Amino acid sequence: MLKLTKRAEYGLTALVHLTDHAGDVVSAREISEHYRLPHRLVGEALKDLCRAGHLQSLRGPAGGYRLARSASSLTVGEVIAAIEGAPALPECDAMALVDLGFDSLADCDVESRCPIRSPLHRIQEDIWRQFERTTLEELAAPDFSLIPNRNVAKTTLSASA
Amino acid sequence: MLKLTKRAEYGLTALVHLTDHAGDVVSAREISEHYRLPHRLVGEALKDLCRAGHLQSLRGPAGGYRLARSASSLTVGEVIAAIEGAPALPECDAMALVDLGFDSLADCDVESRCPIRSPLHRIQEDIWRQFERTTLEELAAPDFSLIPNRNVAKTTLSASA
DNA sequence: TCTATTAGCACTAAATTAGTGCTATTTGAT
DNA sequence: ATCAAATAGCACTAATTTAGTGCTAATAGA
Ligand code: SF4
Ligand code: SF4
Repeated sequence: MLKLTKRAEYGLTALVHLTDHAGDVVSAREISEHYRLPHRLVGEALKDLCRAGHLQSLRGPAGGYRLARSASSLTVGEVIAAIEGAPALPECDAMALVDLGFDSLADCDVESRCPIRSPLHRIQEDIWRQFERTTLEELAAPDFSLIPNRNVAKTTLSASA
Repeated sequence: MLKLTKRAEYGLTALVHLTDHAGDVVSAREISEHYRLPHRLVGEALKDLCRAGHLQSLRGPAGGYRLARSASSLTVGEVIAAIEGAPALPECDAMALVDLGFDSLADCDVESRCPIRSPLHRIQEDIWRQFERTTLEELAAPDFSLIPNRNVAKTTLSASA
């Protein structure tokens, strides 16, 4: 239903936390206890981010993670790619091929034609573009312009009341 | 992994098709055969869109669907909301609450504070905003500016070769 | 040496999604 | 009238995906 995985969610939460405490070494345990998240899953996410070079890890007691790059240069796209693997670019789907008269991908000679005549592709491109241009720094800063829109919180609140 | 459901994909495909043939009455069968999609699932999607008032349906032989509104006023957001149900606005997650010192949603007095201090929320807001401002008309029009970016098709092609 | 950490995988259980089965209703054509 | 082809609605199963944990190894401070 178009949502990120928990791994990605926890990873982003952890990174925002690390952005708030730039320079500090923080363990997966500290983060998971602070936000009351499953310890090991947070660890999995941080490990992935480490492998991708976005975090630096230190082992042993007093070990943990810290940002390997500035929060202003790290994008949400990079984070999600590191954790969920794929840049979310799925196979060419039915509409594009059929509309172009192709029977299979092999028939596609991109240079001259298509331009993504598939709603799915185009939407995922849009989303991904947004991910790639959003930095962690931006993500970490509260955005007060959000409040008046769509009444997110009000809806959530009344539903739970 | 952040993708739309097949239902939504088929619904969007069908709508783009209907946009291309504005005014015509087209049956679910025709669409599914044209794009080689599962007949019944396309039907489910179209039904949802009809219930939401975005399509008009005609029964009986020679029946089918046609747009109930102009393609330029129908947004991707409305389409996805109609098919996948939720406007994808999930519950407030850990980070926002903890950072604000709340123990539960009930403690949140939105007016004065939060502004969505949760990466997940903010990202889903971004995505949704994009959905709400993309019309079907825009979606149906090929966008040649996409080709030079990210080499979508090249990647897909070489992977399948 | 002990303990707390990260690293790496594999595995199970839960949740979600895809697709179909079945029945009813509508409506044009014969 | 009857038939055939379409939508309407919903329940159900199988497949896929995801969440979370188990287990073992390596690292390093006390
Ligand atoms: S306003 Fe912030 S703290 Fe309140 S419910 Fe929404 S996300 Fe949670
Ligand atoms: S360029 Fe278009 S037709 Fe070719 S693989 Fe990509 S989406 Fe499919």
